[in-house]
Amino acid sequence: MKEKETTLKVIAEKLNISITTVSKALKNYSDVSPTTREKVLELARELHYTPNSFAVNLRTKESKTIGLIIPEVVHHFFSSVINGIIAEAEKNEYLVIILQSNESLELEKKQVQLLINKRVDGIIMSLSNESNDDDHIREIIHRNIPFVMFDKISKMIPCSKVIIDDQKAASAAVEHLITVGCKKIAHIRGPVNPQNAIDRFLGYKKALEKNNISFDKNLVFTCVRVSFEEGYEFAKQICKNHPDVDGIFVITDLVAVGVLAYLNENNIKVPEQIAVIGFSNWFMSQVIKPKLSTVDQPSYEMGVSAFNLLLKEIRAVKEDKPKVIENLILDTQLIIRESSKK
Amino acid sequence: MKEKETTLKVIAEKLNISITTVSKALKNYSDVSPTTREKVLELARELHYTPNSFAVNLRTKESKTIGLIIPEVVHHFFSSVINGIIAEAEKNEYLVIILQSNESLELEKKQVQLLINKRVDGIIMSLSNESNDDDHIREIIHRNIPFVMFDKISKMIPCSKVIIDDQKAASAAVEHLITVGCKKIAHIRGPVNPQNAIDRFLGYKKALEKNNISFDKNLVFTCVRVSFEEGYEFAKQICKNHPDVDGIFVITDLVAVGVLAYLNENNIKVPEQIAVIGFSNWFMSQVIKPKLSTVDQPSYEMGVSAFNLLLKEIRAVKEDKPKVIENLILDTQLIIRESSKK
DNA sequence: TTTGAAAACGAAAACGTTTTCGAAAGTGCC
DNA sequence: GGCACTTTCGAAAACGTTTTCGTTTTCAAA
Repeated sequence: MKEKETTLKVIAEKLNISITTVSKALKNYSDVSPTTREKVLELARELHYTPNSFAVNLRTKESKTIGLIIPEVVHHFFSSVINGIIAEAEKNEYLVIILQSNESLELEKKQVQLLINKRVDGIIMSLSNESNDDDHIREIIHRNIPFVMFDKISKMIPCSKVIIDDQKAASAAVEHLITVGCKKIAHIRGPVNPQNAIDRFLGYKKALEKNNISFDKNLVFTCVRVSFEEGYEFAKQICKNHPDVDGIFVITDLVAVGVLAYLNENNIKVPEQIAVIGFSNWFMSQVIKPKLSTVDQPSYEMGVSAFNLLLKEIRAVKEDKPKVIENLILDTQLIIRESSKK
Repeated sequence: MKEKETTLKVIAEKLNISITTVSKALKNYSDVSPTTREKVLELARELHYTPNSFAVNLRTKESKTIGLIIPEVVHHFFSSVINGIIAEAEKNEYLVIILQSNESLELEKKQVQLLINKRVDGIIMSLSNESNDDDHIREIIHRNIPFVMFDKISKMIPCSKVIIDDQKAASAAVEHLITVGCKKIAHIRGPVNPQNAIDRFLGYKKALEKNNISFDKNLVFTCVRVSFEEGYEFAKQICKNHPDVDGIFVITDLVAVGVLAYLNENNIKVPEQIAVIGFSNWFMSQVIKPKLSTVDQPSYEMGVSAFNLLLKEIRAVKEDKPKVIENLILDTQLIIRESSKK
């Protein structure tokens, strides 16, 4: 009792008209009489006709689908960005295919290839920690596929980007620590590769210089996995080896929470003995004790903007117009809570 | 200088052979001579040929893409499930389109329609709090589209499901509270609709009955948004109106963290005065003070299993075999931490 | 009735692939 | 040289849609 799929052909045959006319009627072409249009629309409704998107894709050469590659889904920041992207995409009738690079360059390459083969209309991406300026990214550009990077970007790639001013935001965070009286500030930084880890580090350094605090490279600790455990561990090292540290600027809230956990367990008073400030404004940071000071990153808006930039490019490419490269720098906000109020 | 796309036709013309032979050579058909096959493969590599997936989709009637609808992306449990699904999908060369219903029935309906029109090969779904046994779900079944539900399911829909035994797990959690000496146990439950909120409530009730503790409906508090704030608020109500409550079983960790926040702020000792147990084993629950007891839900595995069930169905449908409905019940684990050790 | 323009329709090509089936060419054997 | 295979190839249909462009029909004005 296999039901036959409703196609234009089926409708055409039932009404004894041509496929062409059926198609036109459904797409509101002007050269079909009101009478036939009505008949077509009614029968289409009755038979639950939906255009075969495979055929439409082939014919129009677009799939109304974009690809998104991010390092990690289970992450407050990234899942918020995803949220923004798919919400905005849906508004514009686009669907989103999500891939997770797991911070692996190899996987990332495979996934870019997958998306290219899939012929998505565009790609949004945040780089894995391992990758930087690589061939797979260049191929996207070379193929003239609309492409937007956000957050973890490569400065070398000529494409639209949505970022924050990491250096400035980090500087502000560290200056805040200085303002509340910190004299010796440690920095738990992100991995070596990612641009934003570099920039936050540079911001840290700049704030010290500006306030005539000498930079000590022994006070910089580099995360590899960017985890709670690393925060805990580095906090321990700091307390053991640098008892005079009175402030810590941490690459991201999750790690900062690890720092707080160690300090709490060892009865080191925050912020009295050591002030702590994180980055990203993770939901959890206002829930723990003491509430964590941090830098708010507009993650949802980042997703929205990234999609809109991509949409612009998609439209430009479609009309064979030259590609416009836009760099969007979103505002961040210093959020001062208990962990840095002296 | 628009480059021409490499198609079978282009390769065929350059080699002066037919499209058919090119296609066969690339797909390892046996009726093409080693010599021509080599020539084809080489040229294909040289021209970076990749099959046009739009055409392949149309021809083969499948897209190697599945759809996933979940209530919320920014949520530890769901993002872990997503993680499992896309990882397993990628292994099997499937891509995943993700949509977020935002707990809205209306959006959910639209999205199901979107996926059906997109002609995805299958759909995985977790229901929004508003929906239950509705037409849009039935249409998926009716159209014979491979379909798997997980976590928030509807018992009425005949399809494969991946769940945990919420009732049993909840019972175990509450019995644990009883074991450590709680005599009057409150329950902060989830919304009215979702099956798992119902089941956890039933588990709570059953544990009380089994231990001859009378059920008091005034000790049950119903979340609407399932938020941190609600936990905080209900904890306040419990302390004000039911000072003799000595244990709380909470629908999920996020809400339980809200409960702990209120109790901490008001110097109510956990677990000495009130023991608390949550659900889901959110990462954060082992980081706060006191560490939260909870029920571990194998979220990643849920994603993996859901995809594999779906794959089974996809294959069955493709071979016109009868659909097998499978119900997978994954194991949970009681995790006892500080918040319930008396 | 003829004419001309406007309205309504349809044939056909195109998108790029897969697959069936028949034809051609090659091989070995008597 | 004829026969029976096997190997290798290609024509063509099919998937379902969109769109161009030419044809037919209608109908008012002359």
